[in-house]
Amino acid sequence: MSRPTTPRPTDAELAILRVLWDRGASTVRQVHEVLSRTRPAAYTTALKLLQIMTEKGLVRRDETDRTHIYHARLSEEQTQRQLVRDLVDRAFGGSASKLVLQALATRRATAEELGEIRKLIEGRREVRDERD
Amino acid sequence: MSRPTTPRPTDAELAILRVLWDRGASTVRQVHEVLSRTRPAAYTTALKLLQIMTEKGLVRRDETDRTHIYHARLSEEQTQRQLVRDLVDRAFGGSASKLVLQALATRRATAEELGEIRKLIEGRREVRDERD
DNA sequence: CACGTGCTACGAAGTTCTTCGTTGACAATA
DNA sequence: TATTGTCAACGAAGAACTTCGTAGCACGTG
Repeated sequence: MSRPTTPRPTDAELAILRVLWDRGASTVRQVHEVLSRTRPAAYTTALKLLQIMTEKGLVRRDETDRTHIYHARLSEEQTQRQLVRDLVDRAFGGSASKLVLQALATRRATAEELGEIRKLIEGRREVRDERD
Repeated sequence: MSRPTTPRPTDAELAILRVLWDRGASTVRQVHEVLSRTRPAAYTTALKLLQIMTEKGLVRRDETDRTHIYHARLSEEQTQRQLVRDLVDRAFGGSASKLVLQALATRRATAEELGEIRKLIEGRREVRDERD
């Protein structure tokens, strides 16, 4: 309850986090490099974002060298869980199962995915201890 | 593909949509009434939001009477699906099953909900035609 | 008819998000 | 050493979001 809570990452911030999760700790240049492949933007845009994210506590910064190195403070899974919980609260009245229902209704859910999900549920039957 | 696409509702907009889905078509006063129970705000705040949402196409407005009546343009399910899809894309690399996994990891997913979800999956086994 | 009430429209202010140019420090190199 | 390149830090601008005050219109009642 007293865990230092990080704000929900914005769209641009999430894009950066995805790079960090993918590549692991990275420099601004590396992040910018990856990002600009999909969405051209100035180097300083990535820099500014990373600086703000540092203030917000979304990333940690290693300033040992002149070229700083950033890494995500929360794991991909932790963040995903946070986002899902947030969406469940804001749009599904707190019902996780309703969210799952809509996830299944999405075309994105391929046949294979359905299979995966089935397995998840099965294996989950009795398991009941996750930390945040 | 050419369906007039509505923007993703913001947090405040989503709160209003939830009221409209709940109550059905409503006046500004009614929306404000419900909203202010949880989050006190001026009447004109709700009004302005509704006006903007009308411009964005998130709601429709019946101006027949002096007191306008608003209703959500997209159903709760359509919107939820859109939001889920959006989140899957932005945070889960397009994998709906990963989202479901995290949904299950949430404390919000109670034992009963797990049961419900199980049923959903079962019933879903072969079913494969949903519209948007 | 005058007045109070309820409603929409409008504008504006404060905040957050996103983007980028400029500056100054430091470093590598010619 | 002078020049060129790389980097973080700022500041600022513009867009989107959220909130609210004020104005003006319509309606009912005394």
